[in-house]
Amino acid sequence: MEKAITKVLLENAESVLGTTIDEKLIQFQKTRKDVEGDLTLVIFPFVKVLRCSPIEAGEKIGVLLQEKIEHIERFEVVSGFLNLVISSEYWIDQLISIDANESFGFQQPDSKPTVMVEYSSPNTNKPLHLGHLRNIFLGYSVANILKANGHKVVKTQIVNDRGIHICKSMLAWEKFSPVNEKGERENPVNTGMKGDKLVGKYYVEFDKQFNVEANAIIEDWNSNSFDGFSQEVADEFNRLHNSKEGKEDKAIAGIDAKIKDLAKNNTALLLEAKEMLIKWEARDPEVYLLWTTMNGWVYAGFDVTYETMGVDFDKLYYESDTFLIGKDLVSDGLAKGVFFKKEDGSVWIDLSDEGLDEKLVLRSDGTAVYMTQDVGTAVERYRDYPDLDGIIYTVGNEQDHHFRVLFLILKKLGYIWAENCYHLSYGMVDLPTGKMKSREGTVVDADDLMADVVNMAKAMTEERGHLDGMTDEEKQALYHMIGMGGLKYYLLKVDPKKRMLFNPDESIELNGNTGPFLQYAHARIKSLLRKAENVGAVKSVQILKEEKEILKHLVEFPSVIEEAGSNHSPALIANYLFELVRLYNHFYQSIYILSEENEDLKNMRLTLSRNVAKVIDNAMGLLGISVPERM
RNA sequence: GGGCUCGUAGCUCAGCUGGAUAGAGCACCUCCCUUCUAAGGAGGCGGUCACAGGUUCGAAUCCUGUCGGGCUCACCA
Repeated sequence: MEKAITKVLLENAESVLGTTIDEKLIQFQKTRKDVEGDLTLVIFPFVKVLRCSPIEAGEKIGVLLQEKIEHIERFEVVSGFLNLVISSEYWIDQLISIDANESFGFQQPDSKPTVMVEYSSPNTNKPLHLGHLRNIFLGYSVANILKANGHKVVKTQIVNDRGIHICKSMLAWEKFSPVNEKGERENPVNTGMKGDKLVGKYYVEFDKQFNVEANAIIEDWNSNSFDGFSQEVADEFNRLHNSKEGKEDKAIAGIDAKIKDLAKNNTALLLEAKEMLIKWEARDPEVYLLWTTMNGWVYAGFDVTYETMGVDFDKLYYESDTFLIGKDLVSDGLAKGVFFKKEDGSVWIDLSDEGLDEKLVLRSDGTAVYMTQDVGTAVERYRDYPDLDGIIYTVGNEQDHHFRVLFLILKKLGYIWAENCYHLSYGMVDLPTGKMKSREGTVVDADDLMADVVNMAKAMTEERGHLDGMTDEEKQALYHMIGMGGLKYYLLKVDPKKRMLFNPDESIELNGNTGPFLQYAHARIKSLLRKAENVGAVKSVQILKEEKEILKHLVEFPSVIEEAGSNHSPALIANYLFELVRLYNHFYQSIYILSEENEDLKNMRLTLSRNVAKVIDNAMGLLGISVPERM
C-alpha cells in the first residue's frame, strides 16, 4: 500500500501540488489509535516546497489517492497528517494470504549466505551461571532469526579449555580431593555430582587455600620473617609496607591489596600451578591425562545444561587447538611486517594509526595470549567454511575493546572478510543485590536457576488445576516449557546491548510482559479452535477497526524478523509479540466468537485467531521458546 | 586521565533513521468469571524523557557541553 501511494504521489505531485516531490520526503507512520484511519501520510515534510498550507495539501493528496487507489475508502486531514482508511476487502485479502502461508514471516531456507554464530564459549573450570544464560539464549535466538531470514547458520562456540585457571582446578583436585576406600579420588561417578560442578568445586577450593597461604605469608612478612623469599620480594614488601605511613584508610586498603597480590604471586600453590601449565604445554603425559579426564567431566556436565536449555551447536572449537594456529599466524604476520618484535622477544602490533595503542600478540617467552588464539580461531573457521559470509561473536560488552582490536588485526593480516565479523555485544546482568561476583558467592548457578524456575511453574500451574487428562510426563514437559519460557523471555525482551537487572522473583512471574502470558494466549486460542470444530473459508466481510489493528500487526511480522536479523535483536520480536497479544486480548475479551450468528464473520474471526496463534508459535520459536497446546 | 556506553513513571523496560496529547508491565486503588481457559480484560493513580544550550515548522530522538552510573585502556582470560 505504501509503495502504491508513493508511486501515485511521485507521478502526480506536479499537477496536484504544483511541484515535484523528493521520494525521501514521503513518510508514513501508524495512525494514532484515537483517530480514524489505518495509515498516515505525514504532510509536514512537504511544507517548504508547497505553495499552500499543510491542510490544503493534505486535502488535495487525499482526493488524489482516493481516486487513484482502489482500497482507499476515505481520508481525514488532521493538522499536518493525512489519515487514510483502507477497505475491509484489502485486509481480508491480507488475512487470506497469511493464512495460506504456514511458515509466514520466514524466507526461503538457505537462500542467503552462511553465517557463523558463536555463543556460550565457557571456561572449563567452573559451571555456567546467569551471565551465560543471557549469552546463550541471545546467541541461539539470533541464529534462529538469521535462519528465518534465509541464511544458512553454523552455531559454534570456542571452548576455553587451557590456561592457568584450568591448572588451578586440576592441582586442587590432586592435592585436596579425599581418597575413598577403593583408593579413588572424587569423580562424578562416586560422588554423583555433575562434572562441571565437581571441577568448579576444586577451582573454589584452590582459591580458598591460595588465600590461606597468602595470608600466612603476609603474617610472616609483617613479623619480618622472609625465609624462602628472595631479597627482591622482601624489598618490595618493605617498600609497600612503609608507604602506608601517614596515608588515609582508602589508600592503605589499596596498598594492602598490592601486598596481597605480591604474597599470592609467591605462594607455593601458584608456583605449582604454573609448573603444571608448563608441563601441559610440553604435553607431559600425566598432566595431559588429568586434563583430558577433568575436561571430559566438565563437557558431560555442560551437555546436561545445554539439553535443559534446549540449545545446541553444530561445530566446536577448542582454544587448545587454535592457540597453535594463532602462533603460526603471528610468525607469518611478523615476516610480512604486520607485527614487530621488541627487544625482550615479545611480539606486538601497532594500532596507533587507528587511534588505538600497541597491542601484545605474543609474550616474551613465546606463549600465546587471548588475542593470539582468537586470531587463530577466526582464520581456522574460514578454512573450515570457505563460503562463510560472516561471524557473529556473542560476547559481553566488557570485551568491546578486545573485538575492535581483533577485527583490526585480522584486517591488517589481509583477511578481507574481517569486515564481516560482528561483535554481538550485550550488557551485564545485575542482581538486585548488585554485581555478580564469584569470590563473594553472589553468582547465580544456571542449573539451579533453571530448576527453580521449573518448580515455580509447577507450583503455579498445579494451583490453577487445568490439567485434567494429562499424563505425568505431559505435565512435567509443560512445567518445563512454562518455566524455561519465562526465563528465556525475561532475558531476551530487553535490548541486548543494555545492562539489565535480573530479579529472580519477577523472572518467574506469569503476569504482564512475560513468556507464560504469551504461551497462555496461544493455548487459549488453540482451545477456541478445538471447540470451533471446523472453520469455513474466509469471505469478504466488514471488519472492525480493532480487527484491522490486529491484522495490521500480523502483516508487519516479516519485516520485524528482518529488522531483528539486521539489528541482532530478539528483543524486537519479543516486544512485537507482546503488542500483538495485547491487541488481540483487548478486543476478543469482550467478543465471543463462537456465539457469533453471522457465519462469515465467525469464519473471519476464527481464521484471524488461528493466524495470531500461528505467529505466536513462529515468533516464540525464534526466541527458542516452545508454546503448549494447552496449559 | 583517554575511549566506548547508559540515564524515560516508585520499580523493570519500550519508544530513538526527528512528527499528533511520551507508552507498556509490575506495584497501589475501582470494577468484570451463568457465554471460546480470570496466568485474562476495563478504568484510575503516577513524567521537568538527568541537566543546560544549539539545530528547525517540529526534539525523548540529532549536535555540543555539564553531572551521574557502568565497561575498558594487562606479558589475565
